[in-house]
Amino acid sequence: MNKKTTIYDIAKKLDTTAATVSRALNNNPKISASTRKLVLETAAQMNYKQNKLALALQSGKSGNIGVIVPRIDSNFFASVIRGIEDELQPEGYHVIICQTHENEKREIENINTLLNAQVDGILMSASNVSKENNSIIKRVIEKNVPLIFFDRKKNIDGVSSVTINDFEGGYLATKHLIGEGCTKIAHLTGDQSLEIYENRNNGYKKALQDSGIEYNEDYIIQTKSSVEAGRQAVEKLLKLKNPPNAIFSSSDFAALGAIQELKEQGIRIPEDFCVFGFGNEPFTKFMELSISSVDQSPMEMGKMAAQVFLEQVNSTEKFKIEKKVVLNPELHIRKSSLRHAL
Amino acid sequence: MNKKTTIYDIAKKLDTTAATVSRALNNNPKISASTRKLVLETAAQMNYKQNKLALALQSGKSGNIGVIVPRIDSNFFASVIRGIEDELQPEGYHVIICQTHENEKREIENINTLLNAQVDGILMSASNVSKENNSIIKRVIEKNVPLIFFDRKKNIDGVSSVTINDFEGGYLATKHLIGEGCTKIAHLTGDQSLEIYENRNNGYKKALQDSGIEYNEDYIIQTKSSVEAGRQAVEKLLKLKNPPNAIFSSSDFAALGAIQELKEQGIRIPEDFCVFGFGNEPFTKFMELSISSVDQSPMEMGKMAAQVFLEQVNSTEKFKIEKKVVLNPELHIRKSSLRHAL
DNA sequence: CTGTTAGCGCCTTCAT
DNA sequence: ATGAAGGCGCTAACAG
Repeated sequence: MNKKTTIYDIAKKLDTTAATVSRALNNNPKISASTRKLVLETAAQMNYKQNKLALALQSGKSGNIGVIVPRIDSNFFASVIRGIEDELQPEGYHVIICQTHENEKREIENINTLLNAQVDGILMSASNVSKENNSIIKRVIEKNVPLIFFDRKKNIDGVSSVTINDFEGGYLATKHLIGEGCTKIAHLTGDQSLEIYENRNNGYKKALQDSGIEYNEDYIIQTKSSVEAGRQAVEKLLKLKNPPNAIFSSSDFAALGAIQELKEQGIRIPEDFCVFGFGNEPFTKFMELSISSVDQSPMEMGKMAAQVFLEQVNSTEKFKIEKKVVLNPELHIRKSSLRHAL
Repeated sequence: MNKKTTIYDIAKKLDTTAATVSRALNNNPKISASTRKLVLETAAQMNYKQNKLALALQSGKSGNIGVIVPRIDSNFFASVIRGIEDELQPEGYHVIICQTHENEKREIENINTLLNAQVDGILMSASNVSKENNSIIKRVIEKNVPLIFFDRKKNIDGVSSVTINDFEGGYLATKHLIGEGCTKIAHLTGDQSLEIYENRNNGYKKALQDSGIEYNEDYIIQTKSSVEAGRQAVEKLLKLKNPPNAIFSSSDFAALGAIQELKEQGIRIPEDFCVFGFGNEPFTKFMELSISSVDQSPMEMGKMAAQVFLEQVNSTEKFKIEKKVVLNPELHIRKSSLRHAL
């Protein structure tokens, strides 16, 4: 097993010193063109490759950035990560992914191991927002490691974030339903400790209010983001003395479940009942009865998060940059909510 | 910005030496219980965290493994990566992801930067199989970096791989179609330089042969894995003087496109025409007309690949281990191909 | 321009 | 059981 060739090896061969070789390799101006050429040639010939680890230790920058997500096998997070990787790879960064599986302990562990691995930055979608792990967040900030939240953020001073305007998404979707003539609109929401669901919920409320529709507590159902949960929510809703005639769901999966259940109950969509989802999962547009949904442009989100990181790390400013990017959601209106022609 | 505390800092504070601290921290037996306790305590108190970079440089192991995929925002690859990360994270490894976007140059670049970053292993799904980058593969092998292919492998001596039995998948799907009474079965295949498509194609052929059905060259259409490509394929097929009455598609997306086109042409599924896909993408089971598909158990594949890597890296054997794991595909039979009750 | 020296933080002989 | 020294591979500071 032939050992790696180092700059010392090539220095020895050229009867010079490692410093000179290093300079030649790094386009340092303080070196003659001739020796540079010589070094470059023999380096190539000896098949020299820089050991990034040594560079990392010496410079304190590993060239790695950590990305923490609840899970990677979801279209949304995978797309965000794609955006991040596409943007950071050309800049010479490697992307390390960590999954929390919505487990706060894992989240803390992940941050710790990333810090110990000397990552140059952390981009994360927080699994939850309990106070507890704010101490770990503090550690990140103290170590001066750029931290950027995406999608699920925590409100912390000095920490940048890239999110979509969930409020606006909820507002527009609900407004659309109202425009289609829906008068009794239910809302499937998620974990209220997460801002994103709270904001979508608030957008929904505001839309009702702006249209003079009374807010009905019974129409708000908290569900998991799953098909089954959507079905169960509809079961509950249809049992009300005054059942709704539309649903704005914070999850595409729940929206799908809702549609399945509605159909089984013989309710026609969109004639009798409209459904609007959130997330624009691929399947929403593939369905025969395609599902209207709010697009979150996840890839854009990833790219933006990466750019914010790059700005931050390349900044020469003494003070910290805090940047809050808010992307606009986009309505994809499809059959499940479309009564009138567009 | 408070600098990190090192073992020297804590050595100084305890009026001892870094070596002792190191020993205490690493459960080295050659140290007294008392000093160990003392070191551990003050380490905790000074909030010491090991710098993995230094360890990596000195040990030659970075604790990172690289995963190379065509793209991450596909359910299949995302699921494989999930499996890998779930398996490797408990072992203390970090997973670096690289996308090639099916670009061979990117693939080579990725391998090179991963090697320079001193990854402890590379798991990859090859974007293609041209001879050209076998030299880079050779470099990986020479450097003794464990290399494991998954899904899209190259046949190289001494290199392990985890794949599914694509031949069997193609065979079973086709057999099923025949069992449903389909007599003229077309096949949508992919890039023939990739073994996976070749194998699925061969399984298809064998199934026909075993059932005494003649192979018809006109029924083989090479398509990209996209909805649009599937539609176009159907257009072509229906123009034949003797059009088929079933399709086995190597791609779920092409299968979906095929179904859309067939429906538009007024052809009833599954009564007049059966369709079978490959990949078991989430949407296949969500459709109202659910699509039959071959499941590749991607998460299992990722877990297996990770395990093979661990075996390899933990092995004390002098000789290289070459392990070829082949997972069994599983048929998910749904409406698009189900005429008889199960 | 080039060589010398030193250090990034850690571990591991080799002495003691 | 502990200390001293050296090295992983590289770059930066300081001399010449």
